[in-house]
Amino acid sequence: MPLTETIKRPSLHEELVDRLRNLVVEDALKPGEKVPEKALCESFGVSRTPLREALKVLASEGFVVLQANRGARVATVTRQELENTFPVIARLEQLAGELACDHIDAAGMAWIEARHDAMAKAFDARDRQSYFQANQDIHQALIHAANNDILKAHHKLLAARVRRARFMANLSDDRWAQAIEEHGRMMEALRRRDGESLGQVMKQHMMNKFAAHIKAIEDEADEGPDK
Amino acid sequence: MPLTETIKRPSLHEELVDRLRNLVVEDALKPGEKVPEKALCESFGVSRTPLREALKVLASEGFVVLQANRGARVATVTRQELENTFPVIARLEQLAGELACDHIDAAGMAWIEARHDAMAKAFDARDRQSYFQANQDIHQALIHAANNDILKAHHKLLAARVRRARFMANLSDDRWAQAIEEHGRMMEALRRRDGESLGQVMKQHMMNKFAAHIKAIEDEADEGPDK
DNA sequence: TGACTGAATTATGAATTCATAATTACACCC
DNA sequence: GGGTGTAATTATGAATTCATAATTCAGTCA
Repeated sequence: MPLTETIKRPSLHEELVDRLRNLVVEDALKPGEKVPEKALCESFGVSRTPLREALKVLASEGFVVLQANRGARVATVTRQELENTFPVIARLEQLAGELACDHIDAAGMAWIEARHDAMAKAFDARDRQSYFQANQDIHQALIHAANNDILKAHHKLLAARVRRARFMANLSDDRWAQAIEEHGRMMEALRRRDGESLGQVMKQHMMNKFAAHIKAIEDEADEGPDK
Repeated sequence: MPLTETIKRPSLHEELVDRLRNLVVEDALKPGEKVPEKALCESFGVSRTPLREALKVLASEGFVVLQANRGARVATVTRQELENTFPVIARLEQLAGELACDHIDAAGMAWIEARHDAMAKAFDARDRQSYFQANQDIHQALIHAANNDILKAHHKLLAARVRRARFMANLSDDRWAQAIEEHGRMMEALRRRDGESLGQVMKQHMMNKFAAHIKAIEDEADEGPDK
């Protein structure tokens, strides 16, 4: 084992990949829009080379699509894509649940318990913002506890694809209560270190979330597009 | 639906990503080696810009690692990484098996049956080359039949990480026979369109393959490194 | 008036150039 | 002779430049 950690200096393009991905995930760059190369260069204060390198990476991650000689556009997440993505995420979460039970340590357990409490409080207060944060923390902590970097990396990419800011709004009270209940079952299984159960619940939890998203999208479509 | 397909002209860097990834997967560029930027530029007849763009993409895919101001090195696949990767692949294959049973069509079924026969013949003749080709065709066909592009893309990346040419040699007769037997069970399940079973078998098949790889690596290590 | 043609403008992909960090080579000191 | 410090060389990251493809817009003709 090495005596010293190798120093990490985030290179320019790496930083840009993260920043740009955030712009997409946070919905600052809307799906279908063309990525304004020039404007972003100025706004970030870099030249086109590193920015374009970053775009190539984002394209391979699926956040933008490159059109030959016509630049990059923010990828649109189609219904088909959602339907393809969720089952994959669900399986990864299932695996994460199983592994987490094998590998989680006391500190990780304490953190999850704390965030679980915070989530419950946020639910009681109907505080969506806090709820989503705590919820995300828990899922991330479980993924982290699985102690599998490959799993983590792929999960992160897929989760980012699906997590668009606007989904935050689409949470019915029914689904919210159901989600809380599922999280309760997750905690039970985790406390028992019952990986099999935790995996099952997490998988199902994700698929239910999926169904809720689809329903929200369809309701929205029924109301008619607003512009 | 569009009358004409959009013309696909693989942009320079896209082509390079594929070519370079192949060099890594085919073991032409050995793990740990630094990627010779200049030499590759000359060999491909391109300038550094597109090549470096390609390296950034390969880095995000995990095939090379970038070191700030010290260029790129071919990623070494550590034992830890193998141990992390296989369970993830196994889950993806499990999902693929389930979905394939739902979605496979007659043509896909026929192709797999044909390749399965070819694989059996290759086994009888102890023709490793043909066996591996048929085996890979079957797995790819099942992934394809699952009809899920997200699943397919992530599986492709992970499979490439693990598939290093030299693994071809490390197939004991015992494991080979076991693999054939597992493939037989896969075909049975597929013919019955029993997704649950096919998924289970495929998952187990992958984990057994994993165990065989690990064993081969350990045997190799016991014999001592040869240089 | 509307559609088509073609020149002008713009944006993109790739090559080249430039500044700087890292590596190597070498002299000097202990 | 081994080790340290410094200069020369090399390689890398990023900016700039250049050629070309795409788009826009004006002018022409039906």
